[in-house]
Amino acid sequence: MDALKRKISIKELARITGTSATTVSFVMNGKAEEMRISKSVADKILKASKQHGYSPNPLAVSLRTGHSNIIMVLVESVSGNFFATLAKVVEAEAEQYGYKVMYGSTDNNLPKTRDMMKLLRQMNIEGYIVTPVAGMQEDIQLLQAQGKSVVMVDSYLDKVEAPHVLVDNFEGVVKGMAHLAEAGYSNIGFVTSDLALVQMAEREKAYKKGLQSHKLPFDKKNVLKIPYGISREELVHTIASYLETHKGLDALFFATNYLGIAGLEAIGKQKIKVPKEVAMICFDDHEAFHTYPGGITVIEQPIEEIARTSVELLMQQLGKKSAAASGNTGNQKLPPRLIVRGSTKKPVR
Amino acid sequence: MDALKRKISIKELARITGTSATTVSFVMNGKAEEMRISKSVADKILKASKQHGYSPNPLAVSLRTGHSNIIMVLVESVSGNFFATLAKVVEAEAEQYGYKVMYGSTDNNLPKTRDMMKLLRQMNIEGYIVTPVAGMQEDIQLLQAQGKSVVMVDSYLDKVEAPHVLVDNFEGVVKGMAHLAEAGYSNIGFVTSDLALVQMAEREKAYKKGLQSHKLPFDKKNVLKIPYGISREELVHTIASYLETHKGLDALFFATNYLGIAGLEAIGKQKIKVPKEVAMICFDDHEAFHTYPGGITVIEQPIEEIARTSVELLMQQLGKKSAAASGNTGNQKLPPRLIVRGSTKKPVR
DNA sequence: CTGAAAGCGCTTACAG
DNA sequence: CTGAAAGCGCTTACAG
Repeated sequence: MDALKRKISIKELARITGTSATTVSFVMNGKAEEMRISKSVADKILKASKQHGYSPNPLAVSLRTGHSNIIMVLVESVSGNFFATLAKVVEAEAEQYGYKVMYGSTDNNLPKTRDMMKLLRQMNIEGYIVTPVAGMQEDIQLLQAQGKSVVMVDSYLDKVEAPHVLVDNFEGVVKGMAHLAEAGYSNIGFVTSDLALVQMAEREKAYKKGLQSHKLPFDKKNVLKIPYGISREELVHTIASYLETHKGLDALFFATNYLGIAGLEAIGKQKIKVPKEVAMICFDDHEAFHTYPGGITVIEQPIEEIARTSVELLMQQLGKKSAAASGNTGNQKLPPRLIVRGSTKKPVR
Repeated sequence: MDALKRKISIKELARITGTSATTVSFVMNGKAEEMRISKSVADKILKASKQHGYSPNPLAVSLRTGHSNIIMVLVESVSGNFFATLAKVVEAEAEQYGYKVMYGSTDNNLPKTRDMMKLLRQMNIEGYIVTPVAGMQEDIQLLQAQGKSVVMVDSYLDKVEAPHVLVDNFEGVVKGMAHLAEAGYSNIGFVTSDLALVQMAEREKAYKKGLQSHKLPFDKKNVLKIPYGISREELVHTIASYLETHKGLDALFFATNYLGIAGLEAIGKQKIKVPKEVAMICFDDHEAFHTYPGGITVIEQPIEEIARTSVELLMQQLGKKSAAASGNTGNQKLPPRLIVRGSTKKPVR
């Protein structure tokens, strides 16, 4: 413990062992054999490095080599289940390649994101897993121009030439709609956000497609498009008013989980019974959806697989893994999973 | 955009402007006046730096100065509301002092944490906000021995001499118990974890104290202590069995939110009605607790204030803020708040 | 008012 | 088999 207290440099260790910085560096980097360092010298150095708690200063290494062995996960928000699961798996996977993981959040705030990325860019962080937000194109391109590897998850930007991996949003909603239709629901409302992201557009398109497939009429009035970024209260209130004025609906499809959660609150406020008075299904799972009595039916994203795949794609770019070995060479659309719970079980009468 | 593509060094900028690295450095660091650089030279450099997108390489700065202007939030888990809220506020506060924030998770995994901290230690990260886990004493002390500032949140380690800020756990449970007793509940079970953390011990102590204060008998059998780290299924199953064998209880106190959530699932499984058959209260709020029909009564932690205070304490240590200015000089116990929802409202008959 | 030089801690040709 | 030297991009006494 005591020996560890002072951070010791390569020079000092060289002096201590009666060798040179060069030799120490070779040994510490496992190049002893390659460089034909005698076993006795190598052992001496290794032992001394243990004893004095020496390890190379990553700052200096990075400055010198241009590498950091760090990848960055940059998400819209570090709250929520998506990030939590993503982070956990990315970390585990990256570790196998000898990479550390750091996190940052963009909070859909462009100036702040820019600021952060400027910092990161120069920290020699080699790879990025990003949930892109509109307006980030340039920033990502800048990263790439500087030789950094980027993979987009959850969404993607058309103008950015980086592989993306996300759930098949269209298929997810189609599956959900089929489930509702088969369960006998015919008046299905759709609650979504006005955020201009591909996945949201896909989900809405699939909603219409779903209605059409099951010969149900589309009525624009049944789509509630909520402004992004409004407060929680406003959100709940907006949904509650919608419920109030759309009593004819027998099922609700929420396009993403934060909307579904607010929806549940609104439903509670209006004293509406699920599924007796209205059925409900939501894109993205959440804890609240399986604690709710009877459970809420959801379309689950394969987050683990998204994480695994994105690390794989990143490592390919970094040359740590051949495309052949993994079979993944580009964009990935992963299948969603329908989890049926009580909220879409039409009560028998 | 184009100009930004190549990262340019101080040397190059000096050449471009016909000055020296020294002068550029002074200007870039706002020391132009202090160093009596002529206005014309300073302007020329500033303009050129804009044009070429120059900013000092933080790696090199850090290596040279030993500073990074980065603080690190190291939490047990990046999932969950506690982290999400903490992170957001810490970021906002730290920004005011010119600090960036990075995140890491320990996942209650000591070797992994050690590994990560070793990396961080040498990245010249100046301050740490940590949710400590047992066994981290040495690591934190090591950090401090190297001159890093540390603040513990959510919990603390007795042997570590760093300020900590957390909710008053004892008071929180006492408040909750009083609420239950006043609402007429007399047979109160307590579900907690076997994790050896101060806050857990406090909560359990307060449970006993609460019973005593209200002249309710303490029965060891009513305390369910769940092994930390068991799977979700086991968790739900364990609670379900407990419910099965403790039908006499009229109220349940969950010591932390992940237990409460599992509890809700178990309750659903057993088809028990809340609050009709059993009342429920939980330490720590969670989304699932206000979406549950009627809502679940909770003891809420003042997370924002915890975040704000911890940054303040950290900045004091870093000499960025005087203790006098903030009035906080050491450990802080912040008051919890009781939020009464439907789960503890005894149905009138 | 401005610049040359040392040094932060490393790695890597190069030389022997 | 091993070491001296250059250089990554900065900052900061020191000198003039």
